[in-house]
Amino acid sequence: MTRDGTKRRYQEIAELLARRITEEGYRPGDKFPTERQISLEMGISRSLVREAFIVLEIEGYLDVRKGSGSYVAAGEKISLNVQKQDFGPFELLQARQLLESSIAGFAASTITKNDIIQLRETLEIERRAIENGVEDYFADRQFHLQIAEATQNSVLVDHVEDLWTKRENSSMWARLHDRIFDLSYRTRWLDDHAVILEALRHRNAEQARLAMWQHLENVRLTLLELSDVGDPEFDGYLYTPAVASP
Amino acid sequence: MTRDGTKRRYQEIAELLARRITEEGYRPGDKFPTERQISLEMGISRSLVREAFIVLEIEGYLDVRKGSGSYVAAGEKISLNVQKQDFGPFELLQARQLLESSIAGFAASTITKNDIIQLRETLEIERRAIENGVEDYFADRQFHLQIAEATQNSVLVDHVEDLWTKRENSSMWARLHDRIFDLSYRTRWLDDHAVILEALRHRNAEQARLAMWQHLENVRLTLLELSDVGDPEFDGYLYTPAVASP
DNA sequence: GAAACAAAACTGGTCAACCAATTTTATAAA
DNA sequence: TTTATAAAATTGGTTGACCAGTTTTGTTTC
Repeated sequence: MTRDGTKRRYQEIAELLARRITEEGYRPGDKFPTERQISLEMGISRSLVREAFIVLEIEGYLDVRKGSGSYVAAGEKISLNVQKQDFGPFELLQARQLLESSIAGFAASTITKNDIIQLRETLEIERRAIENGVEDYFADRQFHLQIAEATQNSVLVDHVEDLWTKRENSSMWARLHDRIFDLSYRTRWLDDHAVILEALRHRNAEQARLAMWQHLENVRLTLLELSDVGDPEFDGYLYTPAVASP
Repeated sequence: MTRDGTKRRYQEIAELLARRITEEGYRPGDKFPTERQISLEMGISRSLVREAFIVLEIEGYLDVRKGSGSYVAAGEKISLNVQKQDFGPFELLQARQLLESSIAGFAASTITKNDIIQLRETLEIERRAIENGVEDYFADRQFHLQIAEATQNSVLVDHVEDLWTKRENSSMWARLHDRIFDLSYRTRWLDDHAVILEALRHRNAEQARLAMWQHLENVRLTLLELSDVGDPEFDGYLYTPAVASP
C-alpha cells in the first residue's frame, strides 16, 4: 500500500493470484500458469505479471524456475538476508588474525608519539582492572581500536569497530564470556598487548604484525581450551584454523 | 533464495540496496536515489532495479511514489544508525589495499578447484563487457567477492562486501564514475585480475598478496591521474598514501 | 522398440523505449 | 515583490521485443 491508501498495480494482481492459489485447490508442487498465460488472460503486459510473481515468491506462494515455469510452494516467507548475523567465535578470530595483524603492521608506519602515549594509558587501565579483579572489556576493545586509529584511516577504524560489534553480537561468544573473564588468561593477554605496543613504538612493522598475530593466536588457543570441556554446541566452530603466521 | 541456493538477480540487488539503507545511516523520510540513478551506477537495466525496489517496498524499506521518487520508510528494519558516512576514494583504496591483499594471500591456501572455475567465468564476463564497451560493475565486484568467499570465512566476505558498499556510497567516487568507466584503464585492471587468478591457481600466497596489492595500486594511480586534472574538490583526498607493498 | 542426439518450442530473464504523474522552473500578471 | 499559471524536466509505470536456460519433440541409429 502506498501512503494514500491506493494499491500499486502489481500488488493488486498479486492478491488476485494469491486468492487463486488458496481458493482454487492448488497444492504444493502444482504447476502454476506461466507469466505469458496470465498476461494474456488479464490483458496486461507480462512485466506486470512478473512483478506480481516476485511478490508471490517473496510471500512464499510460488517457486519460480527459469526455463521451466512457476510452481506452487508451501513455504515460509523469504526474507532479505540483512538482519544481524551471528558469527562463530573461531571464524571471527580467524578474520581478526588476518585483518588486525595487517592493520597493526601498517600502523607501525603511521603511528605518532601521541598515539603511543594514549595506548600506554589504555594499557595501564587494563593493568589496574586486572589488579582489582574488575572486568575490562572496554579497555581491551579500546586498545585494538586505538591501533586502527593510528593508521589515520577511518575505513580501517570502521572495520575494526565492526569486528568488535560482531563479537558482541555473537551468541557463542556470549556463552563463553564468563569462562574467559574468570581466568588468568587476561594477564597473558595484557603481556601480549605490551609486546604489540613495544613493536609499534619502535615502528617495526614486521614485529607489530607478528605480535598482533601471536596475541590473537593466544586468544584462539584459550578459546579452544575452554570450548573443549565438553560443550557440544561448539561443534562446527572448532575446525576453523588459524591463518598462517605472517 | 531459490531451491538450488542461487539468489535471483533482483534479490541480490535488493540486499545490496537494503544494506545501503540500514548501514549507511539513511533515516526515515530521506530521499533514496532514483531507479535510473542506480541502474546507471550499477550498469544494469532499470527494470532490474525496479524489481529490487518492489522487494524493498514489500519489506518495508522504501516508500515509492510515482513522479516523485522513492523515500526511506519508517519501518522496524530501518536502523537508528546515525549519520551517513562518506569515505574518500583514496582512503577506501588504502584500506582495500591492506585488507584485500591479506585476504587474497589467505585465500591462496583455502581456494578450491571450483572457486577457480567460477573466478574464471567472472573474468570472462568482464572481458566480454569490455569488448562490447559495456559497463559491468557487478562482475568487478563479484571477482573480488569470490576471492573472499574462497576463504570460507563469512566474516571476511562480510568485510569485503562492506568495502564495496562504502564505495557505492562514496560521493567522490560517484563523481569520478564516468571518467573511470570511459577509459581504457579497465583493460589493465582486467589483466590485473588475470594475474591474481593465476597466483591463486598456483596457491602462491605471497604472489596473490602482491598481485592484489599491485592491482589496487594501479586503480589508485588511475584515480590520482583522473583527479589531478584540476578538480579542486579532491583536495584532502589526494594525500592518502598507498600502504607499503607486502 | 530403445537410446542418443539434435532441433524446436517452450519457460523465465533482461532490456530499451515510451507513457503518465509529479515536481521544478520559467513566465506573466497582480 | 508576490502570486498564478503554464511549460519543461524528472519521476515512477507500462509495454513489447529479444536473450538465455529447460523441456519437449522429432529423428537417427542400433
